[in-house]
Amino acid sequence: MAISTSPWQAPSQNRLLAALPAADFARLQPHLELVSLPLGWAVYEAGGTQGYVYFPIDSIVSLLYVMEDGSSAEIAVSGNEGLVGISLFMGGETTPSRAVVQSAGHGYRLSAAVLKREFERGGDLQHLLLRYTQALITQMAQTAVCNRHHALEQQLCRWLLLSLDRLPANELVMTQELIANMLGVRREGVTEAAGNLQKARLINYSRGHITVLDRPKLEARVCECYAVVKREYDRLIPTALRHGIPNDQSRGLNSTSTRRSRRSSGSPNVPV
Amino acid sequence: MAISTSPWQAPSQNRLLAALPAADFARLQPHLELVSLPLGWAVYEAGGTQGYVYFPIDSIVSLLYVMEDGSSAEIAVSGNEGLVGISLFMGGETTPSRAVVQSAGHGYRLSAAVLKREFERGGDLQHLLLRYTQALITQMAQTAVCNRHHALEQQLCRWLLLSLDRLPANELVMTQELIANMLGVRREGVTEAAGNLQKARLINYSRGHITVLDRPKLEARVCECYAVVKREYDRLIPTALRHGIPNDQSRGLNSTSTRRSRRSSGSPNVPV
DNA sequence: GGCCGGCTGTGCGCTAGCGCACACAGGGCG
DNA sequence: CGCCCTGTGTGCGCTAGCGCACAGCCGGCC
Repeated sequence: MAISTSPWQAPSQNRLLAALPAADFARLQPHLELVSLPLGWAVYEAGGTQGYVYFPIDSIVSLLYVMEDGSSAEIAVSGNEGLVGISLFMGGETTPSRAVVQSAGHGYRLSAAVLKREFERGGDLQHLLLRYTQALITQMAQTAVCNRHHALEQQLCRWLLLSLDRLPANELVMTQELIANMLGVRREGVTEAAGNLQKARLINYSRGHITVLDRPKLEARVCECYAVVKREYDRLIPTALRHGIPNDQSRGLNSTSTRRSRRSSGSPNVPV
Repeated sequence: MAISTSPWQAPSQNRLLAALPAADFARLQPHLELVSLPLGWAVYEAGGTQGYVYFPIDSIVSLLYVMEDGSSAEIAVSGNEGLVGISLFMGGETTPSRAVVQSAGHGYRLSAAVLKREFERGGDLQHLLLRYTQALITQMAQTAVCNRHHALEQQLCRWLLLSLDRLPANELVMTQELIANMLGVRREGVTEAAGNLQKARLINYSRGHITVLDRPKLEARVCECYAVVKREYDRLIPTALRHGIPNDQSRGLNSTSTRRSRRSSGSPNVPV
């Protein structure tokens, strides 16, 4: 299970895994499987049962609800700061929402059985997962608030920043159509808002590739929701590594700008 | 209706407490204090630390986020099906949102220390609280979706139904102004939507008292969000009583409909 | 190189909900 | 009994975002 060769595929590149004490991590490690998460793949379907949880590394997974009439809205987003599949340890086994890969990449998967077993031990792993869940709750709550009160452009900024925070690069591969689905708005609305941001030289995009040019200005234009969420994640999830796995290949996770991730196209959900 | 003299001040009138196995409940019982929850009282402030969790009996508590500009939006609502203060066992200790009593009544409070101690034992109590939390998450997610896509009138229906589900009566004491705050909309908008519902003889209200006349029709008019949330609560939280504690202390403070929750004097947050 | 299909830009008219202003009404209290 | 304060009804112009229709336009593929 090649934890080596390519840098951003060490489990420590996931903040949750990285934050585990060495002993807990050691118990998990044999069960972690590196898988590729292709764009658009449904990690979970609404109401479906789930055999694995996923710890994204360089990918983003959106939790979204699809309504009866087909329209949709993103509820929250997960990336290398967390995991996908909280209902497995929360006890509900399933949820009414889907989880879809929004930005292709890789992640580690762990079987539900192992996760539950480890969760039931209590202790650090359990606490960590619950704290992550609380951060996720804050994100959902803020999404609700933002949906209610903020203008589309601000929401787009929030969405861009939340996504970028979860990626090693400052580029996003994502059509306006898809963004519109996530935000639950019209595609044309996204075109317009993104057009404004581009005119102001905050971003640059073309045919499905969005690059952030001026992050500080983007942060200046976003609504308060982004800061509230970010603060809560930073408060609740350790950023420093705790377990002793050599933090190999030093690539500062937060080496903000320049990095450019190229994602291979592996088959979904299959160990690489 | 009167479930006899005064049942709903027995701890078993809270679905979570009622669902606990006898042994778990027995450990909790000595620490449960009946308190009165007056209208408008802030159970928790955003960012504040919390000494207790609350298990509502015949009251409703709203979780809401207040924005920098003073406008607000409800994130979720808790009543006799749950508890207020999940961040205490989730590990974050606090949240960016407030909890405000939306409908006066009573509840049981439990010190944070005892709750955490019991939670750390794992087992049924932990599982129950986590399942409740997942149901709450669903509610938040659906609130986000509903805020995005549904018309005010439908949201009002959802809000009414969710509130009623948590009260023993079919009457709500609540001004349109307050409802508007919860939904994060204009007061006039609520006036109009409520006016329509009244014309259609689904509800009746006057000066802060809303009575539901035709619940089935209300359910026919609500958006899908209500059903999604309700189904999830029913799935995740037992409705049947499990522990055998008799309904102690008959203090008939309250009888179904007519009662006008005289939230007296009794200072908030003080054992009755 | 030329076609074709997926992405992006733009321009309508339309509607829900906003912000504001003000009129009314009921009921508690002096 | 009448005042006043809180809650409710209504009317207006305004704007953001919707739904639809269609015009470019880039890039891959034959």
